[in-house]
Amino acid sequence: MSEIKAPKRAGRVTIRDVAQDAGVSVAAVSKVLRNAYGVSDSLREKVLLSMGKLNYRPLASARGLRGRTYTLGLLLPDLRNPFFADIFDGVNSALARTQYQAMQGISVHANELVDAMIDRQMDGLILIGPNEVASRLSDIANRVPLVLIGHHEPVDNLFDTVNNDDQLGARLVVRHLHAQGHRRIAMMSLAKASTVITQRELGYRLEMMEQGLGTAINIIRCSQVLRDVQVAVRKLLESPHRPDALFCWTDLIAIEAISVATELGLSIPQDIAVVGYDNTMYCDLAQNRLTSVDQSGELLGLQAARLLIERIEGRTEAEHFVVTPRIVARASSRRP
Amino acid sequence: MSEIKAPKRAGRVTIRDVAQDAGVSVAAVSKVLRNAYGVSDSLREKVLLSMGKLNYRPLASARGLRGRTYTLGLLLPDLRNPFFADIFDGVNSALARTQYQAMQGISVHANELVDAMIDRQMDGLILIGPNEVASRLSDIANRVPLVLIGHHEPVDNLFDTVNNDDQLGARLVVRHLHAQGHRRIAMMSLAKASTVITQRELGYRLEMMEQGLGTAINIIRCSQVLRDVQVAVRKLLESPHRPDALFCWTDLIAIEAISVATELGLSIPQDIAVVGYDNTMYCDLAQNRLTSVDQSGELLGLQAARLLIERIEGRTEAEHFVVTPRIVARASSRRP
DNA sequence: CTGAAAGCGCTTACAG
DNA sequence: CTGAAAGCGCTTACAG
Repeated sequence: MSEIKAPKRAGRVTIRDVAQDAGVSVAAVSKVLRNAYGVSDSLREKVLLSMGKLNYRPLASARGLRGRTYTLGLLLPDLRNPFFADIFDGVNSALARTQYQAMQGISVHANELVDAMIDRQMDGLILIGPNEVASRLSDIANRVPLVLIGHHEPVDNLFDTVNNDDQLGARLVVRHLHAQGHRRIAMMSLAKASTVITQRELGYRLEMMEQGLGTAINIIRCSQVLRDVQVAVRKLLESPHRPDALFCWTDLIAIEAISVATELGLSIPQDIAVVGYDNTMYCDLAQNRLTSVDQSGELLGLQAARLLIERIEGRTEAEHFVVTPRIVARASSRRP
Repeated sequence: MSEIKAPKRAGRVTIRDVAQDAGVSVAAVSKVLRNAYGVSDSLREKVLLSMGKLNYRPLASARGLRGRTYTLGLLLPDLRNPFFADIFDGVNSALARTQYQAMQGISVHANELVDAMIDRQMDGLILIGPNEVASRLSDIANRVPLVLIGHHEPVDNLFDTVNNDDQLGARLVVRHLHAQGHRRIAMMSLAKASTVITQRELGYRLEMMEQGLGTAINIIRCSQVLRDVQVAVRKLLESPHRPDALFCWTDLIAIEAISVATELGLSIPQDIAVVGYDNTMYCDLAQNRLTSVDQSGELLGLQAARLLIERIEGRTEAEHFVVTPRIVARASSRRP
């Protein structure tokens, strides 16, 4: 009676079935599948016909055992940051008409996840903001083709990188705030160091100096945990010499800063201007109207996927793609 | 010179290496790996020792060719809805000390993604809000163990479901708004029908009737596209007989509704109360203070993963897990 | 309890 | 251009 749980892959059409139906060898079918050289048009046509007729789909794990799985792994540091959805979209566009499929790994521990993805024969990996695995990057790159989004330290030709110019992005923020009349510009940064954070802090510092605001430099480093952010922002906004503008390293933090400021009865931007980074969908909402730096997440994802496929298909010299960021001004920072 | 791109899996430790090191057969190692019966303690110990020494990791695709890949597939309808991050967390907790790993598929087309996951030998699938594949659910379940989150129509024993009681959730919202003195309660629903939406609309209708508000029933159906939502909400709020409360089927829509209302110069909740669903992290922010229905996304994810593993390991009768939702009241709906 | 052999569905040299 | 055979790293009956 329990015919429900079919035996594994019961009736799955294999390359053998296709070969038989088309009256050719298994090897011929494999060649057509891979668009390999040395197949006549007539053979190819026969095979494609049979594939369509039988609704054949290659089994990725079987392919992977000798060749590729046509699967790319994507690793995010944080699922709750809406910026990463933009990157996904870009990866998807790049893969749309290819045989490749991206899979996002889900885990608390990035290191374990990288291993799990290698165990699962991913043809290549895209790591986004690879803080936790930073010390292992060379090891990983030696095991699997690798592209990093949000990492500014290339190592020989081991991997490609895709970035926006984080130093410039931070400079743009300071310039913008300065132009709006703000002087005591503080920065909410991330406690966990990374090359991206380093660049943003550097851009902030350098531009503050160049604008003659060197003495106002004030960087608060904080985790991403909601409560930590609230405590840190509250402490800053209640301090005797409160800043008149706050540059947050990512929109999510900026939105929380708006929340804390609102609770303290401060008005934005009169009492405190707020600027974020990433220009996510939440910036446009009327309750935020958040000025932010657009780093084109979709473009970053698109390029990363393209570079990764190139690497999988044989490129060995590294490429480093950089997007120029631009500031998108909204009410949260405009002079009243 | 190009020693960089190592030959595929160069030097990967295989089950054969472990067998040789331990002085046992390949089959014995396999048995230890799978915790299969019929292995003496001493043999197991030897094998485990060698595995550790050689840092052996089984290759999922090779395992999958005969048995399981120990990989579960997760499909989301929408990456931008923060509710799904809660579900992820739950899935992860459930998998923490198992051999299983979850992978989230990324694609615009759910149907293609399901096939891609089956091609990649996922041991089972968790589909969340499976609107686009609703008509294929039986087909899919016949090919792979299946658990659905957010689907209210079981089919025989084909798959398990994990839900909150959506009808009750909607009733709680109406009751709450009624208790706060609101009468003209409208509902922002989703244009694309689903069993979840049907239940929420039903709960809204039934409770409106029971509260004597039958004549005020007003359901606006709308896509999830930002612009469509804005247009629909604006039209509603500018209509002559404006509602005094708005029940939105998910927080994301509610937050956009707050944005539109704010732009129109309306104050919340004096002019219009707003209530969402899912109780996501954005509800707590001071600029939203959004009342919402908590359906315990993390618990849903946890249960779904557990049920899926049970099914993979042989259970054939369906199980249907239901969480009781609760309302979390905040300023967006409280009587001033 | 333990192991030799076949086989999962592909790809990869290698002959013809 | 085409195909027979070996093999990827495991698991699965099947003997012993």
